[in-house]
Amino acid sequence: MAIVALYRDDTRHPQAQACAACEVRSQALFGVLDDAGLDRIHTRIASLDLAPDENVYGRGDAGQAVFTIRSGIVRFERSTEHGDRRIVRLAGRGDLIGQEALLQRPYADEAIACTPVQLCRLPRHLVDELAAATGGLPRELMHRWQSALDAAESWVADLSTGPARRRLLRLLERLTALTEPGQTVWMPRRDEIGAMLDITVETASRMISQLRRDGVLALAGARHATVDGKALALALRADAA
Amino acid sequence: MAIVALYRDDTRHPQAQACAACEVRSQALFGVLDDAGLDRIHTRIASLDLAPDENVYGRGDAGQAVFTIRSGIVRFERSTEHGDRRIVRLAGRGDLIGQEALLQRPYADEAIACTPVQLCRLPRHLVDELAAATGGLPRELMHRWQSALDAAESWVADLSTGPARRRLLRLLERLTALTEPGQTVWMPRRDEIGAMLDITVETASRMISQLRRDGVLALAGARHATVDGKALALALRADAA
DNA sequence: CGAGCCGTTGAGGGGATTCAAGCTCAGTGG
DNA sequence: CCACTGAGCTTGAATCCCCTCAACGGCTCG
Repeated sequence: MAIVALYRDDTRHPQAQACAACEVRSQALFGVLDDAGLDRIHTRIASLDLAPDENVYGRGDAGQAVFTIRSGIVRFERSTEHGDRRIVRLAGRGDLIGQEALLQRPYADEAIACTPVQLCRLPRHLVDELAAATGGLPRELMHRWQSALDAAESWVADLSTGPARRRLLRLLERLTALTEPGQTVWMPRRDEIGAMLDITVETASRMISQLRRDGVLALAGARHATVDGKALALALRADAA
Repeated sequence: MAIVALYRDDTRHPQAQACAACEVRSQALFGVLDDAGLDRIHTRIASLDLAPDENVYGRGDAGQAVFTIRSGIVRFERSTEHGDRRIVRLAGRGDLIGQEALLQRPYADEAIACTPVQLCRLPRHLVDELAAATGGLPRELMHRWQSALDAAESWVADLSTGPARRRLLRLLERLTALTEPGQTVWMPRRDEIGAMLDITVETASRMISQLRRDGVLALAGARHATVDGKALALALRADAA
């Protein structure tokens, strides 16, 4: 894990410039802050780069920071006492993760990079100070929480319901939604798909092979694929009947 | 649905007395308010009583209020386009539900009474005013959101993972946790169990019969049962192996 | 008392798992 | 350079768990 201090004092607030230029700022937590507000938060935000399968934090860790995802995909997983794990949610560009740290609670899940991931690390105290100073931040935080809740509930309804094929189709929908337009879709390892959908690696592999034959999916190198949106929608409709 | 105005002005703030005497106040949203704070919120909180299968609100409704559960169990469900529904979470005594209304978002799920339910209805504007006036309330709200998120994620990990028998055992764990000590456990209809665990009514029935034979469970009248905690824990341990 | 809802149980079939073998491919060391 | 190795992916065959279809009993209620 590489940690880089983004913001320094060597010129007049270049840090604010950096944040102002940040490509996810409008959708990120501090979108509500004006440029003056950005001045105050320099030198305390760190940028991290994680490789796939590196973890952002672990369940139970006493967290001191929340994170904004600048790029990449992060998974949240929980494992039972007996070693079997289950992925309960995904997060992507613009999402805020680890919010429970703001409440001085330990992190609720393992958060692990799926793809190469770029994060901004925001110390808890910084967010506390900003929340006290600015009116809009608590409301923005509540929006984040609600979004996470919605994602978790729809994970139950969409990805934990029905036969394996339908679950996989819905997963593909989500993965394409997490992808920048024009990019190839990130394709999880088969055992990751298993942990997302509660199926075995063999079933995951079989379903993917089937979708390839159906023209929904075309593998494109390791861990990537292209998805035919029309065929996907069609398959979902046919499948539900 | 019966709506009763709890608080009237005929004597000196009996409303505050009622809230002060409320049995869930310490765990409820306004536990952070002092008695003086309670004075301000009279006449605007309504008490509702719902019968089983009455719904608190519907998905997509433009909500104007949040609710505190004083007693009973509420389920949250989502249904796909094609009529099949899935229960994604339960809430019980002391829980706050419908929080998305505070963000002026439509309700994310159907919220439906499982048992007879007693609610307090808190208008959005009231919560807004209190949040502006008192320091602790936003933080308390964030705690509520985090609890809901945790419940939704563990619903994936516990109740949507593994074979039917294990899911049912874990559901029984939760149902006993939602029950006041000394009370009998609420037993959902078989089709509700199906919607919670993504199994059919027949499978649910078979599993329950099996657990009865195993001494984990004893039905006690319509929609109620007693659960042998030790046998349940034992069954869960044996089952995981 | 018949109708309908809810729960239970059985028989049969199907989808997912389990067990097993072979494949590709990247990394390693002879 | 290339066999060797192991991880990840795929496919097949057999088994099993759960679903589907069906019938029946208890219960409430019009």
